[in-house]
Amino acid sequence: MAHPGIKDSLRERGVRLTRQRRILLDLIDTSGQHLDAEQLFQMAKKKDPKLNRVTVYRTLKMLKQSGLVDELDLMHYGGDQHYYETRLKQEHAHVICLRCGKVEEFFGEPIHKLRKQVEENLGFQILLARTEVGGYCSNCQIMRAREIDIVRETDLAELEKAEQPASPAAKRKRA
Amino acid sequence: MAHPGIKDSLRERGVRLTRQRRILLDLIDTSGQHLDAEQLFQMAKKKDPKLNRVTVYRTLKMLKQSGLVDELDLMHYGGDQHYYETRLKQEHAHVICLRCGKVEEFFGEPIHKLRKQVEENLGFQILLARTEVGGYCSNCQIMRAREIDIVRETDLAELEKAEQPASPAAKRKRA
DNA sequence: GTTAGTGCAAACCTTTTGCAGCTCT
DNA sequence: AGAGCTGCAAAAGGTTTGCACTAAC
Repeated sequence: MAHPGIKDSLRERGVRLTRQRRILLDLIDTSGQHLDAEQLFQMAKKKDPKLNRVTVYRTLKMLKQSGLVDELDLMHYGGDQHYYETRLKQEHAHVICLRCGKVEEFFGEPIHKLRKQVEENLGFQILLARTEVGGYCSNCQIMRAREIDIVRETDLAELEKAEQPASPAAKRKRA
Repeated sequence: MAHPGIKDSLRERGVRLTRQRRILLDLIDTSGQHLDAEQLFQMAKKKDPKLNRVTVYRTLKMLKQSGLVDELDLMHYGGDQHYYETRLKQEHAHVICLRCGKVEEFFGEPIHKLRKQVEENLGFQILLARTEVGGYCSNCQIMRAREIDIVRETDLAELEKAEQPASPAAKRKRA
């Protein structure tokens, strides 16, 4: 069961808690991951086979507009879809490995300072903010060095391809 | 004419400088704005009516993978398309007003610190990074207050709608 | 002369919309 | 009871792909 925060917030604002929304809310809130609409849909379908993909999109849109979830792109790793997470935690950056897809979260003082400076220097009223960093995690830096070594020994022409992020297994769509 | 930087970089790597690419490179490099593929296509068509939209996408993809341009989302203001800018300047955040669409760039120490901390604390090799902030610019904060006042005097039910970002004139697509 | 790049048409993926019917409160 | 939601089908927006032809080097 999900933390009651989101549901209470919705109830207070007169949003109806349908069976479908309860399922989706629980999934988003307890997954602890960054799910996209399709993943969410697949998971929700197991609990309610009738639940429609459109309902997922409509629910996400509502939660986003209510400021209850944040929408991420994760540097378009894996495609052009969006990812979602509940807005409970402190503001943080998402650091994504373009080789293995691992997402690390980075909390720290620079994030708060940036926010503060934008508000003060620009007189800006911030509603949402997002920092995403793409590159190679410590493990994949090593793996990539090996890949390139192997390639160098076998076929130099392949080196060009290796310069671009290797296609990770998790990738679902077009290259 | 564009700064020679991008073209030289491509030439050195054996990328062919076709008429179409020259047009697109000049546009991206000299516009000084954040253009999306469609805007770029419309501008390029004026210089070469035969130039195809697909060529715009292919060129942008190549420049992106070469690290010569950065891809932005600008908080999906105006839709789900991407915006592009040359990677000449210092790293900076994009601060976008969700009411009028104005994009301000924010340079500052927190951006560098964040980058450094991610590299050091996570042992991460950064290839690209992006910070986007959405909200209301100083001017639109005032305008919104007025809108809400007017609404309050005329029709309270409308207040709900006003709580969400007003649809700006620049918006091209679906609400 | 090669090989990379282009245009065209068609596909693709993700997300939104219109509408009739269902269901929370 | 009735406004708010859902499901279904269809469309839309943005981007990519296959292939035959063209042009840069």
